[in-house]
Amino acid sequence: MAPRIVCVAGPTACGKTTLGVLLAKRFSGEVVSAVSMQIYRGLTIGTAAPTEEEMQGIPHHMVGVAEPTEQWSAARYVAQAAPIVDDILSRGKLPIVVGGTGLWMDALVRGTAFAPGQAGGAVRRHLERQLKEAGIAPLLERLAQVDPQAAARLHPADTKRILRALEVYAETGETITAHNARTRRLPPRYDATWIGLQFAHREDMKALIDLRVDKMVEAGLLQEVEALLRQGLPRDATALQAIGYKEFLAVAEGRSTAAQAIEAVKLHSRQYAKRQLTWLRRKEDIHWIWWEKERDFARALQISTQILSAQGLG
RNA sequence: GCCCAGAUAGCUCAGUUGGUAGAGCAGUGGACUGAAAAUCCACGUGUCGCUGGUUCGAUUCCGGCUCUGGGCA
Repeated sequence: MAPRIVCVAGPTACGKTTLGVLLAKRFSGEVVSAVSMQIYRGLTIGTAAPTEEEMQGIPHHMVGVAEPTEQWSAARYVAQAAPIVDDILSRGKLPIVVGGTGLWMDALVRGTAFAPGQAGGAVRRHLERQLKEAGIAPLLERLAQVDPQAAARLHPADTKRILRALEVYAETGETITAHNARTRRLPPRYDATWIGLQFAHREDMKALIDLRVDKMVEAGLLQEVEALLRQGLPRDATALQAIGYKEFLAVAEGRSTAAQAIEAVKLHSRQYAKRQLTWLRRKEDIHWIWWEKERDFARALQISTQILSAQGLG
């Protein structure tokens, strides 16, 4: 029987951090963040990383654990986070995975064994060079020969995944289709109870996102970006793909005004939230808590306590 | 007051040598197994400003009106 854990998921600005802490207090738990951009040190304001005050003394893991110059991945995250979850369990505490990065959460819960190969690796760089020189057609043709299912499944414009599929085959001799099928059959590493937070009306979510972005700017998002640049963070660092940072990088470099950046951050945030929802909606075992206009954490705590108690937790 | 240019999808605009119209963005839905706050896919009916006229037929041509820019007084 896989160990029991809790996952708190939902789109950006829906209150995951707050509920996570409330649950940790109620169920004697510790929080494990599953937010791809919160792992980088120095990305605090723009990623809404939990502050000391918000943590309320509850231990938080996987926040600010990497240098912003590093390039992390779902695989690397699982490798580091899973032992932490196990350690929390071994101490008799409840791991509460709080996150907005669907792939990372799923990978942690399932204990996904990713196939070798990575961005920046020799094989990938080689493939990227071929793509640049000859286009996607010959690469897609090659994939069709070794892994026709993947070739059929992937859209020709989805170069990132086509390269990855070829990379996996080159690295392991196993196709990504076979690898995925095999790993999907493995039992999940943890038995997770999923709680999802979501606004009943999209416009309420938008309003809250807008408000939060304004607060981030007031809190010094631009200064945070400038500090990162002073540290010598390269422009192509993964950390600078983060929403809020890429837009204010343009401000720091004089390519855009603050007003333009603010609008862009708001836009990109709600588009991101939509993608997060798309990821989560296909989960049939998620318990949704719906916000009406305002976020009512007392009610959310009550509902989730019922759910978790019914599962034999607490 | 006069002159000029506009008025078409939520926004910015294209277009129809007269046969009721289409891009980008936004939006919505979806995908996702080592960059995932990334990447990729699908979805386009709107009194073509209002009102007369010409015409078999007007969003398109002509007149008037309204509004918005700009210019001249």
